[in-house]
Amino acid sequence: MPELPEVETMRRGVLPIVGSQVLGVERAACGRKPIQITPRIDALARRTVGQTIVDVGRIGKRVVVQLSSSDALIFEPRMTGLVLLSDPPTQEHLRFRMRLSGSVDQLLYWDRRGLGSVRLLTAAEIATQLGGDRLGPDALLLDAELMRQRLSAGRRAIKVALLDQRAVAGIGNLYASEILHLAGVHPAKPCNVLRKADWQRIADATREVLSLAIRYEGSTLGDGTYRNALNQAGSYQNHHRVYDRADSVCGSCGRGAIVRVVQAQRATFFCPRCQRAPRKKPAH
DNA sequence: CATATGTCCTGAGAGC
DNA sequence: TGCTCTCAGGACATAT
Repeated sequence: MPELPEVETMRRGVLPIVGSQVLGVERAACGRKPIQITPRIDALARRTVGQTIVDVGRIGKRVVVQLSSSDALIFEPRMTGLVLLSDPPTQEHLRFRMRLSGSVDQLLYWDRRGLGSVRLLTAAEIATQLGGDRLGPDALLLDAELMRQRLSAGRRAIKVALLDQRAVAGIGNLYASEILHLAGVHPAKPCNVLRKADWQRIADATREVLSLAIRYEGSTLGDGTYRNALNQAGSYQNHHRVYDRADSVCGSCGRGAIVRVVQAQRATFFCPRCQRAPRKKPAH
């Protein structure tokens, strides 16, 4: 499930397309229910063919291919999307192809479940749809004070709040558990009871977990879906502290068994020894 | 207004 | 064995 580290790895992997010219775009004929591609492919072609790719950036969990026209192609992988230079895992889930001039001759979008999208947006549309009103600051650029400002007001559990892209952009279900374990904060703690020292540990853990995950090129889980731009698996899954490790011994304390719970319909993993539960109301 | 739930989609795995 | 069912969680729409 591409979160910030996976999307950042995709972004870096496709950087060689910078400087290439767009020769053509097409929907891949995969026989599946078509994914969202906007505008329609003929209009998309009119606005992209002949343009030069000037940069590849990232906004939250989206890859942003910036064109010389100041339009940008936004790839949003959601659950199972991949941005690739070659070698898609299967042909049947290939959704979109952009032919390019130069040594790297194409950019592909592949998506098994097809929940993702490819959209061409103007600079103004990016500002309104992906700007500060809609998306919080990037999780890699946060400091503790900003994080506290963005999150501390609500009563939501910290794990749930970390997934709110309007508050902080880039953290998903997997890394939220990893971050809170490193920070030593119980995932069910309401944001408004956390203290400054907690926010400092959460902010530090966020930077540490995400940058280490980028170094290992993201997490490829058991289903093998996530790959980098060259269709190679990441390896951060070998360094997971808690995610998908229920009943394993916690590597930090060496004693607690990792627990799986469900919060807001999503799995959360934590160590009850290392991450102390919030104080309960006194019983009568 | 803040928070909670439902929806999209496919394939893996469980259970019978 | 082969079927049906549940689950995985991105972002957004709708509900409370």
